[in-house]
Amino acid sequence: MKDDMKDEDVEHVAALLKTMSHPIRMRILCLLQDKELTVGDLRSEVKTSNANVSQHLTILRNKQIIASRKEANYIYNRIADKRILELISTMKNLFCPAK
Amino acid sequence: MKDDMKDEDVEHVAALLKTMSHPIRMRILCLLQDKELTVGDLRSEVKTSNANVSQHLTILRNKQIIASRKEANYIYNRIADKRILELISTMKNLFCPAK
DNA sequence: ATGACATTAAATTAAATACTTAAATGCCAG
DNA sequence: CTGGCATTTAAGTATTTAATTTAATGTCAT
Repeated sequence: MKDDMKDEDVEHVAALLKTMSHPIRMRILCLLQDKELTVGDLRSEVKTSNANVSQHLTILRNKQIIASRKEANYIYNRIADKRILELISTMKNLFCPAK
Repeated sequence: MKDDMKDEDVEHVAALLKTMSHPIRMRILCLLQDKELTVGDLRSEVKTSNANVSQHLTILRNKQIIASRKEANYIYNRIADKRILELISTMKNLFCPAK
């Protein structure tokens, strides 16, 4: 019996994946892998509006996937959970072999 | 520069996560980790209708996440991609520590 | 062929998501 | 305190997704 994941865990993991499963959010998370970035920084890497980037960051922040730090009139965003870094790293290894 | 994931890869991974991000589909994948199961088998583990389980299996099959084998009047489903197994395993380790 | 069971398909309804635009907030410099 | 920049919020619309119900398909056993 290897399937020992509780209903609660299944729900939690599914919700996490759902939050990560949007291309823009996925891209944002990749960009945040090794540094802090502002909305403006991200905006220049992701083809959409500032408002839209901000909305996606809010979604990620609400799920505790990222955290933010305010400095002057910039807000720096970073990945808040090391497990997310591991997960992204694993997915890169599995699905982006020829990098 | 560590962010070397191409747009195409981001799209692909996001789509994969999206497909896996439904609680019922996540549960199904966990149940299929080490064995083949039919719609009926799965139905008894997941609280929903046969038709609904079948629909979720179709979604997973269309994305090549699972494959099916017909024998008599049963259809046995299994995980088609070893990378999915690795991914599930990683997520279990990361997010279900107290198992 | 007929009946029973497993699975799929179609259609409907309800609900959640995403993006755009425009207005609002917060902060600093001068 | 006023103007400008960075960011967030709100409103509105369009799209996607999910579940239920019901009908259809296919296969085996008799």
